[in-house]
This record gives sequence, structure tokens and C-alpha cells, in this order.
Amino acid sequence: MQQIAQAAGVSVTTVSHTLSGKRPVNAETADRIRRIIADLGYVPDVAGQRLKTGRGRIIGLAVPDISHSYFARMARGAAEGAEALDYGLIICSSVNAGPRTEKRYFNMLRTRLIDGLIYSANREVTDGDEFSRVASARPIVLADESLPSIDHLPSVVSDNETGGRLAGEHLAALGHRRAIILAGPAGLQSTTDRVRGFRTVMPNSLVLHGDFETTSGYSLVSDLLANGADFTAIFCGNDYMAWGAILRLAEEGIRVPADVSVIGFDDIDIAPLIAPGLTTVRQDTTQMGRRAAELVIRAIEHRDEPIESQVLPVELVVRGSAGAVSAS
Amino acid sequence: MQQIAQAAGVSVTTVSHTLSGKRPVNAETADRIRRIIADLGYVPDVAGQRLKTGRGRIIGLAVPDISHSYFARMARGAAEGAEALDYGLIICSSVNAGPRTEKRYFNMLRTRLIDGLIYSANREVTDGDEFSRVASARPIVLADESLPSIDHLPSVVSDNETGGRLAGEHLAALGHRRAIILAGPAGLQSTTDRVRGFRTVMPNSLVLHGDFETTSGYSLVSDLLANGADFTAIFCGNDYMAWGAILRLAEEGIRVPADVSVIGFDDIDIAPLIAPGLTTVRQDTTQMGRRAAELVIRAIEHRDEPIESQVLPVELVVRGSAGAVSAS
DNA sequence: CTGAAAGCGCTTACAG
DNA sequence: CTGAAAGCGCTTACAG
Repeated sequence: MQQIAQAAGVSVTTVSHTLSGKRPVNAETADRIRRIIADLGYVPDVAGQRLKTGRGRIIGLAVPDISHSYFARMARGAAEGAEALDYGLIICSSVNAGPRTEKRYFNMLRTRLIDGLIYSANREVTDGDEFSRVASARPIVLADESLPSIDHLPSVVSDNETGGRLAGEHLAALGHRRAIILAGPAGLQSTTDRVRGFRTVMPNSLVLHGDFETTSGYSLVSDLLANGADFTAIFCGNDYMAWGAILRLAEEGIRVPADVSVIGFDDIDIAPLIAPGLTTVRQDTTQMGRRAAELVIRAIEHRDEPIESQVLPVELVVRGSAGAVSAS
Repeated sequence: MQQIAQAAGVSVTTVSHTLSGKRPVNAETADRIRRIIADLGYVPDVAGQRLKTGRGRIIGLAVPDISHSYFARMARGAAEGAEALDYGLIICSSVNAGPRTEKRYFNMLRTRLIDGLIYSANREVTDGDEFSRVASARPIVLADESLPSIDHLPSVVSDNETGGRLAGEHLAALGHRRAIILAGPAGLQSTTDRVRGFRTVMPNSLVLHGDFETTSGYSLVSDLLANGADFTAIFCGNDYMAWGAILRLAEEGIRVPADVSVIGFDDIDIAPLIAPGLTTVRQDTTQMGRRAAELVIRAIEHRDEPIESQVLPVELVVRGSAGAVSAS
């Protein structure tokens, strides 16, 4: 910048202001400066800005595992949202790996490596007190899961209760009366909400908890079968569990949807390919990431204004895996 | 740091050195300083370090789409690799969206937002000259694809040619003589290498190009069928294309592997679930990301030492989708 | 509309 | 083993 100022015969102050536009600069002078900047290929060093302003235009995204498609989509949304506001997005994967990694991400905030954090965990934080303390110093917004134990942190979540209700209503309309819920992990707010929504329609549905993996859908159905459970429909915590359930049912010669209907949650990209086409509740995970990024950046730039949580709409996507209950 | 120095009754110089260990500090003094640091919960602000040293301990990962599982796994590896060396990883998604986003990532290097870049594109860069210019100022390492048009940039890629050969040998051993290659996009080095490897075993295999999506595997098989092509095996550019091919064959009542054998590439997590279990060439995408991160960080910290490219081994994973050619 | 100067929080020769 | 001081590249009151 020194160099530019010298070449243009002005002070660095003026160069800085032509760049930022924070105070009027003579049009001719500004033009000359801009031309020199372009010629020399100058770009301002963020390190200088950061030291002076205290902000580095970087936010973090903490997720359990970035390689899972669910969090990968969230990351994409967050990266896009951040990029649109000229921020960078640092990935903090394996946030649930233990207290040590958890601490590491807090330290990113404390060292000012990042100006704010999007936190998407699928279990409770180890040290709630530290979490609150860090959150009071720099903005944290929760994505995907609200954490009831942490008070009043803004969050961006899907309308999980409505999602559960939509699935229940669809099955009820198809004549189903005995449904099983292959829910996500117990203790998650999203799990609780989806179960509650579903049960407003089908109150006595049995609830089994899995871990969102295909294998858990598979083995929970094995358990069900081994215990002679009697059901005509299954509502799953996500699409992977639904796929596992369908795979296990097929092995047993139980047809989907002729004998048993299956509904998933998420609408992942391969949902249409899971024979016979997975009926599921779509949530917009990319949008969730984008909104969370926007929220946290707004909080960074306007520390005074309160930021309000957002609930994203969900939608039932009807494909082939849920059908009318058979006459038998 | 000023504060710590005052509380400990020493100079900031000494505090800095107890933290960095770059010069000996009296044991007692060091202990006292460390205790005060712990009590006050002090962590050094990276902005200060960055301005002084010119490095911010952040690298970038540029990929076409972070929400694709392939790049998500690479991101996970890169994030882990970076984290192990105390670096942050900034995501630059949609690198192929056009010259504008491409430029944006270069600018991240030029503004020193990032100290180095892992570049994983699935097509040629728009502006090769600028690429080279940027790369000469700050380290760039290519992951997944080497770009022949960019001279002498270090890269981390899989042994694609061996992968192709392994697939070909497996099919040949099973008695196949007429195979189709549903390759990735033309012009990619990985595509060329896999095709070449496969054809060292089965020289006359027809090559069709797709785009790595399930739909392209599906529609290429449609084309094949419509043209009455005669084949007993298909080798695909990745597992998604293989899945699409299997789906299309099933629609036609063509059994896999009884009538046609199918081999994929990657070994994605759902490969075992793609009935009848996908035989595929496994490449370690996570490892690729990790190695690329290590390479670029080494280059950042030792600008003088040359960094050599790496080729990662691949491995044939035999499942159910490839079998002996039928007697008919 | 413009400039001189302070200062953000570190690191690191230089001097002792 | 330790300290005073310069300086990294910006931004922003303050003064004109």
C-alpha cells in the first residue's frame, strides 16, 4: 500500500480510503490510484486489516464428520453463504471426537483465527460452561440441532415436528395403523421433535433408536423381525436408515411397499435410486448451512443487534416406498 | 501478551520466547509465566503473528463441489492433515463455476488469507498463465488430477493406470473378452490413465465418456442397448456411474453378474450396498487429501526444498458385481 | 478533499 | 538468560 501511495503521489490514507470508500476521494485521484493498483496487481494484505480491525473475515464450521454427505451439504451452503459476504469458511471436522478436539475449535475463536462459529453437533457438548463463556465473547450459531442445555444460543434448524407429522399423516391417509419409528439417537432435539410430530398422528408407535447409519436401520429391522413385531409401516430418522431397513426387509422377502411402507428423512441425492424410490421428508440442508453462515456473519458485524433463530420448512416427497396398506 | 508480561514482571520478549521455545528461558520464570497464562486464559492472537511472520497457518482446498461425497472425503483428509500440523483449512467450493470463482481463490492466496492451496479441479483451468504466476508466489499442490497444461506443479494422485489394469485383469481372468469402458470426462488425466491401464489387458474395449454421475452411467447403457452393442462386462469411471449402469441393466432384465459384469472405481461407502455388491477399484481419497495438505504445508514452511509428487496405491475390491462369463 | 501519525499484537535481530 | 525497540501492513481518529 505504501508502494501504491508513492507511485500515485498520495498518502496511504488516501489509498486506503479509495479502496474502502469510507470517505470521499477526488475522482481523478481515485482513478489514478485504481489504475496503479490494477497495473501492479496489488491486493491488500488481510493480516494488516485484521490486526487493526480485530476481524479476519473468516468463520468456522464445526461438524462431526465433513465426509458424511449430510454435513458436506451443510458445508457447501455455509461456504456459499460466507463467500457471498466475502468471508472464508474454515472446516472443523470431527467435533464430536472428544473434549480435546472440542477445545481446539473454541481455541480457534479465542485466538481470533475465526470471527464466529457455526456449530453442528449430534450430541451434547462436554463442557457447557466453557461453551457459554466462549459464545459470550464471539458469535456462535447452532445449525441442525439446538442444544437445550445451552441457553439462548441462536440456531437454524428444520421444522422437525412438522416433518414427523407429515410422515404420520401420509401413512394414516394410506390406511396404516401400526407403525414403527426407527428414530435417530435419543437425546437429540431433532429426534424428539420428529417423534412427537409423528405421534400426534399415530400416538402408539413403537420408538427404536439408531445412529443414522444404514447398518442401524438394517439391524433394527432384524430385531423387530426376531421379536415378531406387527407393523405395516416404518418411519425412519434419515434416508440411510430407511435404506438399511428396506434392504433387510427385502432379504426377508417382505415387499416394499406392498407389505410394509417405509418413509425416510432428508431426501439425499440417491433417495430416488433406492428402489422402489424412497418416499421421504425433504429438508434443505444446504440452505441450513447458508442461513447459519449469514446469521453468524451478521452477528459478527453487528454485535449489538440480537439475532433470531430460524426454522426452515420441510416438505413430503412422495415416491414409491409408501403405499396403501394391504387388504390382508 | 503485554498484560501477561506485566503480571509476570518480565518483558514481552520473554513471554514470547517461553511460548515459542525459540530461546532458553529460566525454568522458574517460564513456570510462572505459564501459570499466569493459564490463569488468565490467554491465547496469542494469530493476527499479530501473521503480520510479523507473513504466515497465517491457513491453507485452502479448492474443489468443484464440496457436497459431493468424493470431495467431501478429500476435505476430511485435508482437514485432518492440516489440523495435525496446526493449520486451518478453508473450503473453496465450486472452483469450476467459472473464471470469476477461479479468480476468487487465487485472490485468497494473493491477499494472504491462505498460505497455500490444494487444487482439485475436474477440468482445465481457464487462465493457465495466471495459475502459474500465482503458483510461483505461493505453494499450490494438485490433488486427484494432475494438469498436464500446468508445468511441474506437485500433485497427489491415485495410481489410475494400475487401477484400470487391475479391473481389466480381473475381468480377463473371469473369461471376459468384450468389455465396454464407461469412462469419466474426456480430457482428464485420470480418465486417460484408467483407460490406458484397462486397455493394456483388453485392447479393443469401446470407450464412452460420462460425467461421473449415476445418470450418465444409466443413459450410456441405454445408448449401448439401443445400438445393439455386444459385451459381457463394463468398467466404469466411478461407482456412481457403475450404479447407474446396474440400474439400467436391471430394468432391461439383464442380470448382474450372470449376464453382464460391472466394475466401478473409488469404493464409496455405499458400494457394498449396491446390489449385488459392487466390485470396484478402491482409492483412498481421504489419504489423498491428507497427503496434499502435508505437502502444501511442507512447501509453505520450507520454500526452498523441492516437493515431490506422490502416487497413491489402489486396490481391487472383489464383491458380487463381476463374475465368470456365462457359457452361452 | 487530504495527510501525518498512532497503534492493533505479535516476532526477532540487536545489545547486554 | 533477558530487555528495549523496530517493524510487519493496514485503519482511523485528529487536524487541516
